[in-house]
Amino acid sequence: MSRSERLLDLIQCLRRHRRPVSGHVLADELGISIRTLYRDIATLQGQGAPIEGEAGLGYVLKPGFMLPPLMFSDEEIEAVVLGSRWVAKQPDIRLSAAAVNALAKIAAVLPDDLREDLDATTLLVGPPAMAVESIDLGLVRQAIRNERKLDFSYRDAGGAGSRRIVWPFAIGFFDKVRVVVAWCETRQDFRHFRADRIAGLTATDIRYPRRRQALLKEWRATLDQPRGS
Amino acid sequence: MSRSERLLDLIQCLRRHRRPVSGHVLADELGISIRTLYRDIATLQGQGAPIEGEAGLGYVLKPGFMLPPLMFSDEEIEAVVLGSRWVAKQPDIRLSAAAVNALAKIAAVLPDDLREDLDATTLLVGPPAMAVESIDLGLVRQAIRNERKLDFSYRDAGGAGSRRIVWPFAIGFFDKVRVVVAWCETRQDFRHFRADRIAGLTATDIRYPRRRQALLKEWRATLDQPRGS
DNA sequence: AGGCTACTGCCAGAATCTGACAGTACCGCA
DNA sequence: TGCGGTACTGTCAGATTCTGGCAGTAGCCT
Repeated sequence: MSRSERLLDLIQCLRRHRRPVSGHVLADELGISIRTLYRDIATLQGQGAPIEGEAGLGYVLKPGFMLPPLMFSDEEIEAVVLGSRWVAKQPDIRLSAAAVNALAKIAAVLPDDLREDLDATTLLVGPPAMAVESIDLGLVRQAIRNERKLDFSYRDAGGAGSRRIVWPFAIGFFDKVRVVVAWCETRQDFRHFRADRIAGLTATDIRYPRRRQALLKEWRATLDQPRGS
Repeated sequence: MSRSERLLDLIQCLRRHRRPVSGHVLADELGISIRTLYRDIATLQGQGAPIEGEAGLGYVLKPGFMLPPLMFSDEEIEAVVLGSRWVAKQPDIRLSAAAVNALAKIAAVLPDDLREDLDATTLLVGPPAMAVESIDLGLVRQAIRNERKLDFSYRDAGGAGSRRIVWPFAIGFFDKVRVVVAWCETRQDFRHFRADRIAGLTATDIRYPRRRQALLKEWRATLDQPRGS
């Protein structure tokens, strides 16, 4: 196995162990000496991989996605850039910032002539939806990623308010409004919550007892016609 | 210089020369022997780079974007995936397909556990805009990329039709409609053309005499308020 | 036919990588 | 305070890989 292959393997090993893992174990799994492992770790860190080592504990890979070298065609990069620009216009501040950062990272690793092409990709997105949401959708996305319950008060179409505890598993982005899709503990059913009608949002630490993929699949089955992605 | 760095340099060299270039020239630029160059070319091809060599001509890099290894955070990958899904719902068939392909390429190089996360990224996009455009926006995007004139007939807001020859340099994506932004040769001014009012589109081979970046910059300066990305 | 080029196999020297050992520093725990 | 586990660095000889030169085959173009 060549060295570059082994470096990718090392990343996968680190990802498998979510807890800190000692260098000795990693070296064993890869079939290399501890000394070589230290060198490989240093190489990966030099390439920007977020690996952290602490004496007495071991190594952890901070969450993130490592993309190996990748080829995109002209149209594919146009599509990715246009999509990221659309996301950058969304009212969700954190997500918007992430889209800008992703574009910057792509631009940063491109050679100069291609960076110019990317900046000049002349597919533009219209003005933002101008929705006024008092809540931070970033909290909702985090709860979805970690499969945690949410607690908030909701004002329905008729204006009546109610307290809800829900298991969120998706967010729908529509032209004018964003909708949180969740299993509602209060109503014991799938419910859609318009983000602009949610108030007093609290992200709890309580994990809900289902996988979000399973909830998503079940919810899709209840729809008359397919939607979403 | 390490071998992996040199491989990236080789790609950049190939990109600089748009015309076929002989292996001897490339080896000179990189300061390596012709024999090593052949080995490097073989390595890159093995990693999927679209390099074509023809005896008697030289090497050419088929158009495409090469991204070196890249790290994205959770939120950044969510942003890219959401953006690509939005593009995938656009009526522009070729662009939509490119977005799907880009997602597939990203998924293909991800380890299994992360691919699952990506598929399960539960940020959904609403139903497509359902615009009915008789023309192929792919032709317009190609004309923009290559800075070629377009020839079509346009029906304005009042219903009056006219034949136009324009220099297209941008497309605006709005909620309900797409707009081609161009310098209109017929009117000698910047004009916006709603895609659904364009008919009889012909992509010409005639290059227009300005850079599209310059046109874009000039057009932006004529706007009262900033827009686009 | 002749020139140019891509491509392969081979081999010896150069460069790099690897494993082992020794040593330092930090953390948590008793 | 001492002790074990761990991260990290320096050094060095042997293993591995890389590199350049050479010879040879084959395809494209004029």
